Amino acid sequence: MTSALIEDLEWRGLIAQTTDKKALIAELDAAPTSFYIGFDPTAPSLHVGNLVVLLVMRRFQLAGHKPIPLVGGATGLVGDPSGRNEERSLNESATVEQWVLKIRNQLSRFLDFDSKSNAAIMANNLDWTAPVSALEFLRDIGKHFSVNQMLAKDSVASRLESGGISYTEFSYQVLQAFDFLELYRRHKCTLQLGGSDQWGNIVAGLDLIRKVEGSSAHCLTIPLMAKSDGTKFGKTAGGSVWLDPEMTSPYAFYQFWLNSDDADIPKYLKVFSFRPRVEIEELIKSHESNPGLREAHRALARELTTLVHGEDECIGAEKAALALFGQGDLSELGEKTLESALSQLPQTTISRSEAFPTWVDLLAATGVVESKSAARRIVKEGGAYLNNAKVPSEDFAPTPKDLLFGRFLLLRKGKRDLAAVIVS
RNA sequence: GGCGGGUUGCCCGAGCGGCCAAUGGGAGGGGACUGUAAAUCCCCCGGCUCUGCCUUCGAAGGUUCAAAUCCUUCACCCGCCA
Repeated sequence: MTSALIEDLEWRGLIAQTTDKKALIAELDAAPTSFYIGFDPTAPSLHVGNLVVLLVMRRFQLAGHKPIPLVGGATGLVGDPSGRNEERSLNESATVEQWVLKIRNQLSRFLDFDSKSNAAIMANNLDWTAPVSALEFLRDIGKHFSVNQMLAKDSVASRLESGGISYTEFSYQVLQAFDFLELYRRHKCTLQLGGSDQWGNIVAGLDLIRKVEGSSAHCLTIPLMAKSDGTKFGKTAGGSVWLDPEMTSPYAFYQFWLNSDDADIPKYLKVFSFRPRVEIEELIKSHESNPGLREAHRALARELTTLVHGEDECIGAEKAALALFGQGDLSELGEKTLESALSQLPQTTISRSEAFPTWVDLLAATGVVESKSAARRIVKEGGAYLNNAKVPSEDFAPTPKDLLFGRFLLLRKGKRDLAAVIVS
């Protein structure tokens, strides 16, 4: 017997490693399985990197299993050494607490919490970690851990090589193991998923469950997303691509996917899209025969923007892209169309009654560049545009004649960075 | 606790009294080519009220006409010894 789910995940390239695969498949096929993934609050929002794992969680739920998203209110206070060659700096506990709320909120939209058969359960490891005293923890949990094994974990071993590791972060794996044990006890959670860098931490939990409860549980890790050119996935010039619309606008989110490297498109479709296999293969085929059309890019951007920000926001982002990057003259766009397109962009407001600032000052005000020097550089290099016309000099300032519909200006930096000026 | 080595711009890493806002590489940005792609080539890459001024070379003091470069103290890291 094989699990269709596992087969699908394998085809999508979403399985890095599992513990006893046969047993795992048997369990998944036999009955709905409770499984968990931990998300540590290291920022006020999840980002597209987290999306990989989160969507696998969703796939498991769609296949009938019971997800337990865990927000690491406790582990977030300690810091996971995995994949880092330096000690993390600790965040204020009040800050972490706020982040927990935000992330919990974000997670909700990707999972079904109302299903009758396999509703998701939100967990926070602070709930069971906070009440335990240090002594209890050392006696009841710590006793089951061999320092020798702990030292051998990649996350620790590599840190011993590089910058060293604090006792705090060294303990991280014990906390995570404790989480798994606790979820096993509370919810019969027998499977933990995570990024492939989590293997060591997850296995620590498996060992603990075996020692304390005498039962076996499973682990499945997901490959860390890598781009074909070797750079980090999920970063743009402006930093991480966040799921929070306040931090990364739906338009920018849409653009992120639309601007994916051609070479990454097949992989992205498999990893992120919920389309059935045949459709994805279809898209990949058409992408490969005519990449310039960017049909697959658009499909991917649309699907994910809709999933993360909702249909309305997606349509807005899509329309804005179409309007602003279309061939036509800006003034040929209707006023309403232009207005809603501009509303998607970073913007700044100026007053009609005063002399207009220079293009450089305007761009800086929108936050598209970090400084006026940067804006000046853009002009000098010939990458500055006002309403799609090249800006001639650093001291150039728009005049009322440049206004579109009497109240808008469109700034562009380079090929694809747009910003809006609204005159009031 | 002792001795030695280190701490440089987003990252790595040269510089070791003036010619240093600081070599080089990477990341990033602009242009050309294309497709709001990649590769390639060219250019840029601390800030500002920009022929000049201000801030930066772990922190604080000091020597000097002049310090990232010398001295003192402090902090952190890395080795070796105890």
